[in-house]
Amino acid sequence: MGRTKEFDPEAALQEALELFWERGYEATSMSDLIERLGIGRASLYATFGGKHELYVKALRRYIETRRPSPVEILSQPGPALPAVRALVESYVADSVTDVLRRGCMVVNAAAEMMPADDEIARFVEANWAAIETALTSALTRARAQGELPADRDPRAMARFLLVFLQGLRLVSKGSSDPARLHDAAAQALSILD
Amino acid sequence: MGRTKEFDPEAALQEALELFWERGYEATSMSDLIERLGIGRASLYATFGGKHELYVKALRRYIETRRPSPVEILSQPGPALPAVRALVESYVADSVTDVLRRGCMVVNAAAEMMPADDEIARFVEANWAAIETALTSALTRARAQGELPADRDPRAMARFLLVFLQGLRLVSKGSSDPARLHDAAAQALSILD
DNA sequence: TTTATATTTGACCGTTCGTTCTAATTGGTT
DNA sequence: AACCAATTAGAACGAACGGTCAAATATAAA
Repeated sequence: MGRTKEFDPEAALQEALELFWERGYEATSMSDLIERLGIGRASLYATFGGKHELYVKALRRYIETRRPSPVEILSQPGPALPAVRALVESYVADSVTDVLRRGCMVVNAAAEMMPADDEIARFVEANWAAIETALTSALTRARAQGELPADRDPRAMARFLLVFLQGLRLVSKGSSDPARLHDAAAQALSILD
Repeated sequence: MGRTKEFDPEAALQEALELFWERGYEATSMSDLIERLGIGRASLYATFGGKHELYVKALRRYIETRRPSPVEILSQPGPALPAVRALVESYVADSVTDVLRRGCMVVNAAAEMMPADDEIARFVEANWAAIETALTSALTRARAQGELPADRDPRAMARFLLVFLQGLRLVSKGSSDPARLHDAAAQALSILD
């Protein structure tokens, strides 16, 4: 009962996500958002709550709409190492095709808002933990399948790869030669040999 | 001729650096800075210029006062690989002792302000390029001295280490177990074997 | 001691911030 | 057709923003 919304909240949230992604949290004003989403001020507040709430929803959408997700890539059946390689290569591909150089929204959120913002901090850490866990189980599986020598430490390798991948997305905000990222990734993957 | 300053500009700039480091650019207001530095508004503007100019000066100070600098660590005479290891370990040490979890100010600046802010972007890229170059020459020296097999690619390895080190400083903003960083670093260093 | 110049203080500038409110509008339900 | 409730547009809110200014103050040079 009552008047129906004139806009699609999902599409509006996507627009908010793009703007936050590009500019970060503090540098994006509610007026910027209203202009970009093309809706009224009151509609924005009624639908998404305040600025911080909107940012959290945007960040959640960023992670949830990523397809395939890192976890999906890593849980492909069959040999595990190719999946790990595919994950690293997908990060490189994301980085070199990112012509606006927005980087990774999670990385941006982490650098800007951690540790002061508890909610964002929990969110980022949960995301990183999920990736580390998925990497650990993929590498454990690889070792069990004989793709990796028995003396390797899957958890340590997963931690290494997590750190490296976040570094990739950060450094890719610079205007550097794509070869820099390719070289770096090739070296990182050499620990799988 | 004229009245003398009542405060030490270097000490004041250090205070500004600490606040920007902790909170980032946008989230730090001039009023915050005035309160922290304990000087008057007009004194701040007269001495350092506007907010952006002050931030650039603070970031420059951050890099220049770091002792020993990455380049210094890497240009130690004698065997080169231990210097590379020492560099990585110094990043780990900085990360695990960073109880306020401010991370690296260059990383924070990169994530928050690149690529929109040209001046900061140039600054960050110059810093990263300097580290990559120093790593490349250290690894080249290592190869020439027989510390590294002849078929290794020093530049690619340097690029890898640069990315990894920036990732370390980013991930260290999370509240994760120090073991995560130690594990990651140990794996990264294993490419030197 | 006078003079010229830099610094300090604190009020003040216009703008923008995130948020709220009022009133008009709309559409599903009764 | 009447009503109710959600949505809308846009004015308005107080606070905070980055930055400037005039007057008072202090110092080194003349």
